[in-house]
Formats: sequence, structure tokens, C-alpha cells
Amino acid sequence: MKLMVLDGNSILNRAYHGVAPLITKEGLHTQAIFGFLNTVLPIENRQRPEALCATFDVHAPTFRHKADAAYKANRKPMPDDLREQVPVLKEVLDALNIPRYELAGYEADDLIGTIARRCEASGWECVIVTGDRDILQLISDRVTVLLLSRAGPVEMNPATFREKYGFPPENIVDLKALMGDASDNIPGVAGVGEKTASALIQEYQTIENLYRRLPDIDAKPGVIKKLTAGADSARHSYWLATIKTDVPIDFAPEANLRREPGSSAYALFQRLEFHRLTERLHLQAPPEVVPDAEPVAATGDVVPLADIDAVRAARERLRGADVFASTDTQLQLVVLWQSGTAYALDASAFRGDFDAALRTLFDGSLPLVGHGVKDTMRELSQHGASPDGWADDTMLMAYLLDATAGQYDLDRLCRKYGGFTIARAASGDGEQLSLLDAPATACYSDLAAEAAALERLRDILSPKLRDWNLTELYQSAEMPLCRVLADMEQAGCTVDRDALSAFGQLLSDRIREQEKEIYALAGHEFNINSPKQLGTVLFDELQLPHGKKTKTGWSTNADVLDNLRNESELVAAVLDYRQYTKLKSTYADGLLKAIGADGRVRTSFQMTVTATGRLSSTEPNLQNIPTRTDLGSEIRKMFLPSPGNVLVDADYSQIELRLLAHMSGDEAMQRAFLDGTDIHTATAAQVFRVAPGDVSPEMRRHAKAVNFGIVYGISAFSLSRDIGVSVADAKAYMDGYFAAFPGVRRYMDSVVQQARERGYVETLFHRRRELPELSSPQHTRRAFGERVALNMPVQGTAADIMKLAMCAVWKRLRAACPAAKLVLQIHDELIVDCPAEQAEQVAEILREEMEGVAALSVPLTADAHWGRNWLEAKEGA
DNA sequence: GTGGTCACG
DNA sequence: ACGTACGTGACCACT
Repeated sequence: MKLMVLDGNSILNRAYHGVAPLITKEGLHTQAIFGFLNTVLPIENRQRPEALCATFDVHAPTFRHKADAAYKANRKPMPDDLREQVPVLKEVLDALNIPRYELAGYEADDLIGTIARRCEASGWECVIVTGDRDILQLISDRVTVLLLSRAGPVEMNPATFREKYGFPPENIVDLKALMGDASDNIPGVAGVGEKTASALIQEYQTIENLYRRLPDIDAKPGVIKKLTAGADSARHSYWLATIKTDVPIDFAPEANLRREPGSSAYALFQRLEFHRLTERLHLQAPPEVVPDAEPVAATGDVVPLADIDAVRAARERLRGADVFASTDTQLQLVVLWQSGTAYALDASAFRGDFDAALRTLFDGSLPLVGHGVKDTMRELSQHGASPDGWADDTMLMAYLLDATAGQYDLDRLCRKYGGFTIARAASGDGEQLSLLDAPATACYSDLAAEAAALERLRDILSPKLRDWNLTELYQSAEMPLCRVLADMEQAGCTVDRDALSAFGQLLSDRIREQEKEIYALAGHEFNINSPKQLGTVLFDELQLPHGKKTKTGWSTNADVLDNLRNESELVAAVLDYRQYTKLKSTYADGLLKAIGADGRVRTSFQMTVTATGRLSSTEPNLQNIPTRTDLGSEIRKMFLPSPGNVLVDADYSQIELRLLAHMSGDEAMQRAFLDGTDIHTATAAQVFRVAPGDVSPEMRRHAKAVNFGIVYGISAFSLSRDIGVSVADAKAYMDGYFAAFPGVRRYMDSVVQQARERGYVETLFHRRRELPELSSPQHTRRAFGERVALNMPVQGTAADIMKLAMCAVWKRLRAACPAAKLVLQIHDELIVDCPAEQAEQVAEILREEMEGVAALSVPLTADAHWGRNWLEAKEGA
């Protein structure tokens, strides 16, 4: 019987230095673990030991491995990216069912010595895998060492050892007692090196024998003198160099018999991205059984609603308690579920006016619970039914509980939060039954099962919201906002098709001109839109100096190109070309494609996308319509009110900085806002220590960049790059800023500290963002987490406030100006389409409601204007 | 599908 | 010694 023992730290250390750096997507360094397995597995495969185990030093503060020359010389501490792999390697060994031995106060050498002697005593063979030559002293008839070297593992047994060293293995201790070992603090005999020591041991075997015969030994007088002087040191060194074989561990070779990898191995290897090893070890994903993932099916009756009388009866029966609603996408099939009974309204089976049935069932009187309520509301409205009455939306609940989850489909949430699955008959196994084969009743039961799952999920999520103080935000902002957004999406915004088309033509002409010029300057045609080809032209052919690199080549972004503007006409032409093609493809062409038959563009507002609580806008994105250049602003002229109407535009003034002033409690910053001074000018006055009247435009510009930087979680490097000053100057600006606004610095420090302690940050309204990045081993990721910690509470609170304001505005307009319709939201800006004669009143409503939604320690102000298109409305006509 | 670029707040 | 501002979405090229 044979046991193989792995010298964990030694093998890991060799592997770390022998393999090119490897890092997983999530930022875990893995090369040492990868190298470890690639060292050990082939050996294990050749040796086929019956038993296998590994040893480790316990938390040595510095790496004290003796064999590696580099470490011997100067004992560097273990690099961070190696240190972090040690616990993961142990996880790997555990997953592979390879026992580990480690004991505080003992080096791995001593554990290995003990294990080797215990094997001998039990009649086992022992094979030690290590890169550490000190271990060679353990070699015996039953103990061999596989010594790792560059050329591969070399087997050392008594015969091979003697051949190489000329004395038996146990005398290696005597050798060391004479020559010493700097890396292990073994002094040896001063003045005796490897050569002399080796010759002496070959002749006299042991130091005891040597010293017994000392005066008469065959050596130079100088050596004898040194040996005499170093006798005590030699004996002490002997003791130091001797590996202990009596460490108090509980060890029996039989306890280490080879076992199959455990069930966790597959997932761990996937995480480490060891795909080939996964195959070589035949690791399998454990069967997809979540212990408590019992399927939820609807129990009870399915009542088909075949005519309008049945619908009326159902509505009355459902009154009073929550109704869980599950629908298909087009609202052609609706199932309402309540305490064991499912009512199914099916367009294809209904006798009579289906929309009338929908209007009857959805009359706004039932307390409804759904998943993705905003979309359902819009569909209901389109069918003429009432979008009112919705009390809960499990999708929004889940978003508030984990804004970075990314996916909020019902099945996933049931599994994640409830450990159950939805039992579907028709499509449960992903099998697509033909429409003809699938009986309508099967679909009913699927939707009924979804509705039943909805109830369970809601009852799980609801208390979680309460635990995290999110109920208020959920009920007063997120839920009511569904209704507001459904209306906005349905309303859409008119876009001037002809003007947009003409603008597209103009751009086409300009693009053609730019192309011609660029090709002429380059001397040949190429795809200007390809960063790769453009890079070749600019940096290879024209030999322009390149700036930043990207993963695939040299960057050609606007930042880089701007710095090269004066180097070549081609660069300026490319920048113009880029502007024109962007406007043409994304805005002119993109928007034209989105204009409906009625001349309106309808975006979708996503409520569960951003990590901060903002909305996002898709298909088309109406939250990034150009405004920063004159040419881009042309697009805004094409966003029009309905006939006879105007667009009223209201935006918050500096909401994020006002929130920073409020949340940080910084008195100087609050005073600036209370005085009503321009905040960037006030900041410049403070930072540059001049009177507000003496602030130059450049000072204001720089101060503005500092203000933005502060909100984003600034670094001097990025600030300097943004405003084009030296890092030292940027640093000075920041120091000036923090000196002027000490409360801001205190706030920033405390936010980050609290985030580290709690693992999340939150807004004034308790919207939360989890921050696992803060405990990342990667500095870059951690720094990112810190910036997020600084930014999210501010950006997120602004988002909360805007959502509350939208609900308030919507309600107020509905009562006071029902002809006025909210049409767009762009984070800190709202746009209303209303009759021209109501413009002033609507502007006032917007301003009041937006300003009145939160009481801060500084004024929250909004400005409103109106005009005959978006551009005019923004500035005031 | 990923990466580069650029439009917005 | 590191790498560099927060949050989005669309379009294009390229694998």
C-alpha cells in the first residue's frame, strides 16, 4: 500500500512561479492553483497511490519555503495574488476529497516527517511530492521523495540519493549542521561551505563521528580550527535542521484512501474557469435538484369565463381580497387567481365582445397583484380597460431588494427567494407543444400556476421590503409610477418626420464629403467606422503618436483624436465624420424607424435596469437625444407637441450637488445654495480663494469639473485628464475643495466606511445597492466599489425624488389640466405636452410639485419653460 | 456575443 | 504598484 503526501506550500509556490498569470472573469488569480493541479495530477496518475493527502504551513506570515533559491536569498513576503490562492487551493483539495493536514506551530516539513514515519510503522510506503530538498533526509527503504525540478519530478530513493550525494540520506542533516542554511536561519560552522562540508560528511558520515575524531581528521588545519570553534553551532544547527517526526497529529494512512471528487467540485472548477481540468477529472454538474424546490401548481378549480355574465359573476366573487393576475403578452388570455380558484378569460373561447369583457373584469375595483405591472397597465388601457387598482408588482419588489440582479423573470425569483419552481403542464420542460396539440385548458393551468406562484412570492418579498425600510418607497414611488409611465409610453411624443428626413439627407451629403476628404488624405479607401482600420491609417501609415491603448489596439476615441487635431487634417475630418455618422445612424435614421403611423415615437421606460434607481429608456432611447452641439440640437427641434399644444420642460437645478450639500451637512456648501449663488462660481471662489466677482470663466469651468468629480468619487488623475491640467494641479484643486467644504470630506469618509461595514449603501429613501466590490481582492475593483459608494446615494436619491415628483405631477395634472400629458423624463427633466393656453399653469404645477416633493436643508429648485419644440422648451421661447 | 465609440444626465 | 469619475443604450465592426 502506498500513500502520497503533497507538500502543499512548496508545490504551490513552484507552480506560482512556473505558470503565466491567470485570472478569472471575477478577478480571482488562479495560476498557482492551475499549476499545482497540473503538477500533481499527472504524478498521481503515474504513481497510482492508494492514499493521498496534502500538508500546509499554518498562516506563515512570510513565505518560509526553504527550497526555492529566490526565497532563500531574500525572503520576500508572499505576493498578494499568491496569498489569495491559498484558501482557494484548500477549497479545491476539499472538493476533490484530498485530506489536508496542518497544525499551528509546526512547519509542513514536520508534518510530512511524522506522516512518513507513521506510514513506515504501519507497513505503508510513502511518496513525498515536494520541491524542498530538506525533505530528502526522510528518505528510507519505505519513503521516497519525488523532487520537483525544472525538468520534472525526479524520484529520490536511498540508492539514487547515495549516487548523487555520496552518503546516506539521513546524513543530509549532518551536512546542513556544517554548511548551514541562510534561509532557515541555520548558522552551521562559520567558514565551512558546501564543498568542505560535503567532503567531510562523505568521509565521516555524522558530525558526532567527525567531532569524536576531530583533532586527527584528514583536513586542512584551517578547517579543523573552524570546526573546533564552531562545535556548539554545529550541534545546534543539527538540531535545527532535523525534521520532527513526532508531531501530535491524528494520522492513520488508511484515513487517506483515494475518493471520488465531491459534488461541489464541478461548480468550483467552473468558477475557477478550469474547463479542461473539469473534463480530465470527469467532473459533472450535480443534478439540478434544489432541495426545497418543490413545484407549485395551482390547486383547485379553473373556471373558464365564456361570456359576459360569467365575467361579471367572477368580478363579484373576487371582490375584497387580493387578486393575482397572470396574462400572456397580448392580453389574449388572462387568469385571475384567488384562494384556490382560477378564472380564465380567453379571447379565442369568449362568446361576445372580448374587450368589453376585459373592461368588465378590469374596472379598477379589484386589488390586483402582478409581475411587470406597468406593461400590463398599458395593454389594459389599449383595450379600453382600467389600468387602476394594482397593489403589488413582484418584479418591482425584487428590484428594490436587489437592484443589480439584472434578471427579474418570475421563475428565477421563485427559485431565488422561495426555493420553488412553477409547475407548468404545457411548456414546463421547455418542450414546444404545437398550438394544435396544446389544449387551451393546459395554458389556463400554466397561467394559474404562475398566479399561484405570484401569491407565494409576494408573501415572501413583502416582509423583506419592510425589513429594509423599503415599503414606503415602494408604495409611494415605484408602484404609483407604473401608472405614470404606462401613460407616458402610451402617449408618446410627436417627431417631425419630414424635417428629420431632410436632416438625414443633409447629413448624408456631409458624410459623403468627409469620406472623400478622408480617403484623399489617407491615400486610399478604408472603413472609417472600423477602429481597427482607422488605427492602422492613423498610427501605422501616418505615424501619428498614439495615446491610450484598448484591449485590441490603439484607442481612436474622441479624447485621443482631439489631441491629434493639429497633427493632421485627417484627424479633424474623422472627428467631423464621426459626429455626422453618429447623428445620422442613431438619431436621424434610428428615430425615423421608430416613428409610428400617427407621427409619434413611443419609448419604453425600464424600471428595473439601473443600479441606482434611475429609469432607463429603450427602443428608442429618448434619454440621450443630442443637446451639447448645435448640429445635434437640431434633432431636438424635431420633437414637437401635439397640434395646438406646446411642450413644457422643467428640470431640477443642480439636484445632485444640492443633495450632496444636504446629505453631507457641509455648512459652506449649504450657505452657497441658500444664498442662491451660482454653485460653480461659489465653488471656484472657495477653491481658488478669490472673491466671487473675480472668478474667471476658466476658474468656473475647473470648479464645475471638480464638483462633478466629487459626485462621481473623484481621483486627481481623472480630474486632471478631464480639465487638462497637471495631476499636481488637480490634486491642489481637490485639496482646496476639501478645505473649503470639510463637511463633504467627512461625509465621503463616513459613507465609504459605513459601506464597508454594512456591505451596501442606501439613499435618503432607503433604496439600497449592495457593494460586494468593497471586499474584492482586486484593488481596481475595490476602488470602483468606493466610487460607487460615494455616487449611488446621491444619484439614487435624485432618482427617488424625481420618481416621487412624477407621481405628484401626474396626479396634479390629471385633476387640474387633464389635457396635459407627461411625455418624457430625462433623469432630472420632465416634459409635458399641453394646450398652449395652459402652458403657464402647467409650468407652475411642474415647478411646485418638483420642488415640493422633498424638504431639504437647501432649496430644491426647478426651472420650467415652454416652446413649440423641445429645443425651445428647454430655453424658453 | 464582445468591444469600441459616443449620445445623454 | 496599481489604474483611473457615476449611471445608461444604440450602432458598428468583427469573431
